[in-house]
Order: sequence, then structure tokens, then C-alpha cells
Amino acid sequence: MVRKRFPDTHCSVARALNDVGDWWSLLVVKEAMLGTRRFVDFQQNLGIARNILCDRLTRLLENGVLVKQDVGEHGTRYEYRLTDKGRDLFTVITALRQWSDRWNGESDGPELVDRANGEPVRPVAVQSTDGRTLDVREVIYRDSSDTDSAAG
Amino acid sequence: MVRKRFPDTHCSVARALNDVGDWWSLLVVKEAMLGTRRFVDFQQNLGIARNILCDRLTRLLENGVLVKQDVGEHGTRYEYRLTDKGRDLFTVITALRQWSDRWNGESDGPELVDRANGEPVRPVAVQSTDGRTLDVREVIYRDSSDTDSAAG
DNA sequence: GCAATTCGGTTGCGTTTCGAAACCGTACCC
DNA sequence: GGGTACGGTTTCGAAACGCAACCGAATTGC
Repeated sequence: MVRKRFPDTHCSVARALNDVGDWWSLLVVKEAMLGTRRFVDFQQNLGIARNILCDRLTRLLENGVLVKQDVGEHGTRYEYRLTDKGRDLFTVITALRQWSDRWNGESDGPELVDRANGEPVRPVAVQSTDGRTLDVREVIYRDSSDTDSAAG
Repeated sequence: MVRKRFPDTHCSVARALNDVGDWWSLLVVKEAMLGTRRFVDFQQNLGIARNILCDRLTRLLENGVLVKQDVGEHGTRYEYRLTDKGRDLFTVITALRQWSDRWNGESDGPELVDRANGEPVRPVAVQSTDGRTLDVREVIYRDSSDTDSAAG
């Protein structure tokens, strides 16, 4: 049940979406960042169908975003935990969350604060080497190869 | 053909995915950031089916990510351009692109550089108020309401 | 004036994916 | 042995997807 999507594309964004581009995958990762590790907890907290959850977990394992650990406490127990690659999606998810809050109105969900001092985090932004925040019109997509200019 | 998905959810991430969460939407936005504005150009550059493109463009218009302008040069001509809301997805897309390049290997696609000086942009990151880069384990999802602790 | 072309779609139709609920197998508890 | 919790798998109807053909308006070529 593995999707073909774009098995080999020059576009980094499309390749990222191959890993986490469908509706549920990012939500599973987000849920994992909130501390959820058990199959039933993912299922209940997200309201996802069991078979779909099973498929997504399998694909996230295959893609190296999650790892599965047997914690055989009571009967069959597994934990799904984020890898470094999965934890690195924190930036993407936070950017998405902030974007939604800016343009679709604040949610009444939890607020993201710095554990060290309790202050909210900065808005995620693309920055230049000297720290300026860059708009899309202030950058250039410079071709590093001549083969495919639409690969962006 | 509008998806219901999660019409009203407390989760900001899920609400963001309602707007741009399916496979093609983010790629359409990415393509728009590369300068593409015409229906046929989106279709050819992305390799997307016409009806799917039509549906995605309509939904992106409805969600305020794109605007449609009649530029009646030759026959029926429209341009699809990013709104401020759409341009603000630059951060999300850049974070996704950098994540893919870090973990799935560099693509041979274009490189993102500062127009002002030609230098590559910084890695996108979640930062504290004093500029430290924050990992997911260095933050807390602090409930601002008591109604739904799983809304994250 | 008339055919061909371009653009922006829409329609049909077959395939893939999704989602809800029921079912399965193992391990624990008693 | 019965009951329960967990982690799936199966079944099946509904929705979404992708391809290709078609459509209507305006432009170009002659």
C-alpha cells in the first residue's frame, strides 16, 4: 500500500511531501511531539481510523521519521518514538501552526513556550546570513544544475 | 468537491492542513513562488492532471492563498498570484525544503539565495526570544484553555 | 469569412485511497 | 477458562485521484 507519488523528483519539496505529505502523517508527527507514543493513544487523540493509522505509522517507520520499540510491560506493547529526523520536523510543524494562527485566527489550542523561561517562541522565519527576515521576493532560486529549471 | 476533513478543529496544525494539507496544494504554492502564474504552466511544470489542478486552484482561491486576475491579453488569460497569506507560506515551504535536503540528501534543484548578496539563506529554526534555536524538547505546549488538552 | 490554435476549464470513467466497523491473535489477569 | 487490553488486519462502500476526451470563447493565419 505504498504510494508511488513521485518516486524520484528533483524537487526537494516534493520529496519531503513523499515522506510526510499526506493529510495524516504530519498530524501523527505532531501528536508524537506532544508526547504520544502508543497506538491506541494516537488513534484516540487524532480520531484516525485504525487501518489508516497503521499504514501511516508503517510508512513513517520506513521513512525513518519514527522508530518502534517493544516495551513489553503488559501484553503486547509498542512505543512509537520520533527519530532525530522526525524531531527535526518541529520547525515545519511550528511554522505551519504559526501560519494558521496568523491567517485563520488564533486557535484555543495550547501555546508554545520556551521551557527555559516560559516565554512564547519567536515567529519562525527565513533569515539571511546577517539575520534579516526574508520575504519570498527577496530571494532567488539559483539553478545549481542546468538540467531542469522547473525542479524548484 | 470540497473536502470536509476537519471543518472545525482546535488544532492549528490541522486547520493549516485543511488549507494546504493535500499533496498538490503546497506544490502549487511552491510553483507560484517560482513565478508561475498561468494555468497551463502550473499544469506542465507540475505534471498535475487538469481537473485536479482546477480543483486545487479553486480551493486555494477560496482559502485566500491565491487570487485570480483576468489579464485579457490574448484570448482568455488569467493569472493566479499569491496573496499575502500565500506568500507567508514561504517559511513553511522553505523549512520543508531544508528538511528534505538535510535528511533525504541534497537535491539538484535550485539553491535558495539572498537576492541582496547572493548568499544562501540560514536554516529555518524555531527560536526563543533571545535568539537561541529551540528543539522540540526545549518547549512546552502550555494549555491556554482547559477544554481540550489534546488539541495541540 | 473560416479553419486552426491557445487557453481555461468540465465531463466520463476506471483506479486508488480512505474510513468505519468488525474481526483476529497474543499476552496478561483472575 | 473467561474477560480485557493492545496492536493490528480484513471487508466493503464512499470519496478522491488521474487520464483523456470534450467544450466554449477569443486569436491567429490565410
